[in-house]
Amino acid sequence: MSTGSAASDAEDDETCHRRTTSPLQSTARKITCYNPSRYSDEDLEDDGAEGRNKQERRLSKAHQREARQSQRNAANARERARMRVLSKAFSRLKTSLPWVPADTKLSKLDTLRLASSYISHLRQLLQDDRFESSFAHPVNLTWPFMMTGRSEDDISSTVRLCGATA
DNA sequence: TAGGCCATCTGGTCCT
DNA sequence: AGGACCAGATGGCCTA
Repeated sequence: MSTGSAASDAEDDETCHRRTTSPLQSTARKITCYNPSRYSDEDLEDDGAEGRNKQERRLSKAHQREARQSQRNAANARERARMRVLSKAFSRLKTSLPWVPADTKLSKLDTLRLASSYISHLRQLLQDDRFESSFAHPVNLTWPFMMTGRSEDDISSTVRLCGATA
């Protein structure tokens, strides 16, 4: 799987070529492949002012396409960076969860569920005012663990999560 | 092989 | 206008 550490333009290009297989992406590649230098002298040769105007309009449109594609590439890079930040945040969240071995594979969804469950557990400890036993090992936060759905979207039943979901 | 998960691309929308 | 955010689409990888 591509880890997506595309920081440089070169890397962006490489990523693009590796993954441009869908119709949409091949369309994008077509646009990317525009090369101003492909207009030969013959192309630039014209039969007067009208021809020159045509040629300028064509070049102008090509430049606009190029600019749009350049903006799109920049936006893609920003989006990749943003998603990397998000993934790192998930990783940090995972490492802050106790009773989950560091090498445990945890999907983002599982991480959220487990974090939510852990927060509920801490809140319960505060409410019960039982700080002395706060380091007791909560059975429902072991890994693989049983998670009692308390959130709005996951209330109905006890959810069994297993390592295979990652 | 189907299904889950993920990274990436893309276009739309909102915000500054 | 440009950037951030979001959701949908797509393809690759992995596992049961």
